[in-house]
Amino acid sequence: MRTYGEYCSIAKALDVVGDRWTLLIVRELLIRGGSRYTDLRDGLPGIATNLLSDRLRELESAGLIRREEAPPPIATALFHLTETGAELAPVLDAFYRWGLRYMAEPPSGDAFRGHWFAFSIWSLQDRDPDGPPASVELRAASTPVSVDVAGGKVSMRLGPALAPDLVLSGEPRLILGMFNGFITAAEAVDLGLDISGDVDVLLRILPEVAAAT
Amino acid sequence: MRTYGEYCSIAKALDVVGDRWTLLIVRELLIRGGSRYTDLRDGLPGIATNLLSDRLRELESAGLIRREEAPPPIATALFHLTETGAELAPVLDAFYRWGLRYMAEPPSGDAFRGHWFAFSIWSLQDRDPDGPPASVELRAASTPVSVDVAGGKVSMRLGPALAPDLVLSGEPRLILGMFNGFITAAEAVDLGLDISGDVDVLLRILPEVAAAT
DNA sequence: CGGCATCCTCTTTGATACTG
DNA sequence: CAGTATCAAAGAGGATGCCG
Repeated sequence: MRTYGEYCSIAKALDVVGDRWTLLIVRELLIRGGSRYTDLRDGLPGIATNLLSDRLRELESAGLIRREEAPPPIATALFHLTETGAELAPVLDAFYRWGLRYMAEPPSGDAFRGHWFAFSIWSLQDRDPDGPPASVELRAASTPVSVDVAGGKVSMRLGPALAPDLVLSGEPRLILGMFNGFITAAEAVDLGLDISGDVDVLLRILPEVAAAT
Repeated sequence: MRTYGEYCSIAKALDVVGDRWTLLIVRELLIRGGSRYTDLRDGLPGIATNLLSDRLRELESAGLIRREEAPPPIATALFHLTETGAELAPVLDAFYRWGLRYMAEPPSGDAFRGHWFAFSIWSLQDRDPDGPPASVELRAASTPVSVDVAGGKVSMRLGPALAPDLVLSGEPRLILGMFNGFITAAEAVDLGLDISGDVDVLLRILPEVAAAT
């Protein structure tokens, strides 16, 4: 990206991460942690492969990511965020919150990946910190993700849960709407969300407005 | 901007404001409030005039700004942020904080405008809320800005102060460095900042680390 | 298969000139 | 003042080829 040539902190930030795709690459690395090239490509549907490699090189020379040649068992290099790169989290979080307003209408032909639930999940809290650990599986995309609830915290991992106490399956917007307090769990079920297992685990992590019966 | 086609809040936000110059236009409107076309052009050195008019039209149709034909005394239309547009403030603030790391090196040929101090000023606080109102003028660009300190709050206006208690003049990076606690007031003076007037007003608003003697 | 590099086309940007 | 018109240059997108 051509520099704006302005002595302004915002313009300087945009000089570094204002290019198309750049912040979405950071999103992927924040959610996934160390990632292979093909993981990134899969998490960025629509990116041209040459652009991905261009951006990775630019991000590396800007000091936002680090390329690590993995030891022999793994045949491939992993891309990691540096400290500087990871400090973009508040920027992505602000975008996430502002962009929620555009998530209401059902996606028409939009791509979806289960791990994109991450920012929603990071804003949840376990309202029963002394309760037993619990596990939830979300099935809204071809690849499920699992949510761990324990000790007041809610976290996310890629892939299916081993022994989920609760499984949610249905449209992404229903799960998202519930997690963000736009619709209640009951409304989500009416609209087609399938909930099977221990519903209390769900009520434990939903914002109060969405947990209302 | 071509849509990313992803059902992800961050991607949706970037669909709307990810284009080059767009967020800087929002910056100008956040700082200045209602602005004329030429005010915007002056606050965005380097923008091509056709791009500014393109972006303004796009932002209007996206519902982020409103064009108001001003009543007869003013001969021209004013551009305002809508509620949706103003809610981008946390995004700009996050960029502002992240971008500060690139403000340390002295600008080489970068343009500067006094009102770009706004985000720094908004993060200051008046540490003597019961003290008398005070006024500071900053002269670091061709057009000065004035800072009002009163009742625990620090605010900024465009243009010179009427009867400043204190005047700071010198390089933008010295004022910025002080306001952000990277250098002390004493160090800023050593490095060439000129302080004239009531220094106590300065110590009242600087972060504690920068106010150390 | 992972990780690019190349080639080509199309769109966006930037610089400048011009107009109501 | 507040834009529109024009045109060259840069960047994005898509297809394909290469190499360990």
